[in-house]
Amino acid sequence: MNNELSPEKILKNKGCKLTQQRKAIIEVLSSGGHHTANEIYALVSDKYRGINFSTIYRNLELLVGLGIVERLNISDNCSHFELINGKHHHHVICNKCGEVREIDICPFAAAEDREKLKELDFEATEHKFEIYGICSNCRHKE
Amino acid sequence: MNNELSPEKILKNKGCKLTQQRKAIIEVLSSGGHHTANEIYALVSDKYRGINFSTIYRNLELLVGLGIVERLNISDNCSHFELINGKHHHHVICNKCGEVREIDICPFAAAEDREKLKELDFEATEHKFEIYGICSNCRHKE
DNA sequence: AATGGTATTGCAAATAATTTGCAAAGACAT
DNA sequence: ATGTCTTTGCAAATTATTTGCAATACCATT
Repeated sequence: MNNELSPEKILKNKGCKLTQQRKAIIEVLSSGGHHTANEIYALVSDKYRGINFSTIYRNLELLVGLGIVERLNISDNCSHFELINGKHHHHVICNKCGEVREIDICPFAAAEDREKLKELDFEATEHKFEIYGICSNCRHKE
Repeated sequence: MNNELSPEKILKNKGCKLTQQRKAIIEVLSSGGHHTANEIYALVSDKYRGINFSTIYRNLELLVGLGIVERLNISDNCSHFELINGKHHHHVICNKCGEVREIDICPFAAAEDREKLKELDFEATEHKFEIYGICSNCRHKE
C-alpha cells in the first residue's frame, strides 16, 4: 500500500509537481476530519491567498486517484474528502445535525464476506460502511 | 417496520394522495434495481407521458422520507434510488464499468458493532455498506 | 355523481456543485 | 539561468437538484 509514503512523496513518484496549492490542500487535510470542497476552499484560502475553486477540485480529484484522499458520499448534495492516513475507519452520521464521526469498527474483516465475494468473482479494493441515526446530542435536546 | 405495508398503503396512511405519477414511479422502482433520477424520469415517462423532472425529485424525496425508498450515494455525481422491499442488502460497485450489484451480506449484525455504538450513545436507524473494486467482467477483458 | 378543500403537478427559472478550455505562470531537471 | 511540461486562475459551461406559483387532480363528503 501507499501507507508508508507521504502524500508529497507519492506525488513526486508519479511525476506530479509539488505546488504551493497542493501543499496547502494536503496540509489542511492533514489536520484530520472530513471536509467538503467548499470547506477546503475556505481553509486553504487562509494559507494560500487567491487559490481558485477549480484548483481545489482538480487536486482533490488527483489525490483521490492516487489513493491519498478518500471521497465520502455521505450526504446527498456534495462530496466530503479526507486524508487516508494509517488508521482505517468508517463513519457514523447524524440524520439530524449532520455531524459525522469516525468509528474504528471495520466489518469487512468478517470471513463470511470474503467468501460471498469470491462467489461473485469480484476483486474488492476498497469498501465503505456508514451508520446513520440520531446522535447523543440531538437525542437529548428537546 | 413498514415492511408489511405496501408503498401505496403507507402513502395513504400519511395522508398523501395516490397520484398517477406516484403510482408510475413506484411501479418503475418495483421492478427492482437502483436508478438515478434521470433513469427514473425516462422509465416513468413511458408510463406517464409528460411527467416533469421536479415531480420525480419531489416524490423521490417524499418516498425516501417515508422509508419506502432508499437513497444510495454510490457515485460522486448523483444519487441512486431503490425500493426498500423485504430483503435487506448492500452493494458491490465496479470502479471500472460502474455496475452495481447486490449482496446479501450484512455486517451490521456483528455484536461488536452495537457495543461500540453504545459507547458513542448513538441511536442507529440505518446503515450502508458498499464494496468497491473490479468486477469479474472487467477483470477478464483485456 | 357533483362539489370543494387541499395536496400535488407542470412550468420556468434559480441554485449549487462540479467541470472545462485556454492563456499565463510556476516547478524543477538540466 | 533556462526550457519544458505541468499546473493554475479565470470565466464560462455543465449537470444535478430545488423552488415559487398558478393550474390541476385527488378523494372525502354530500
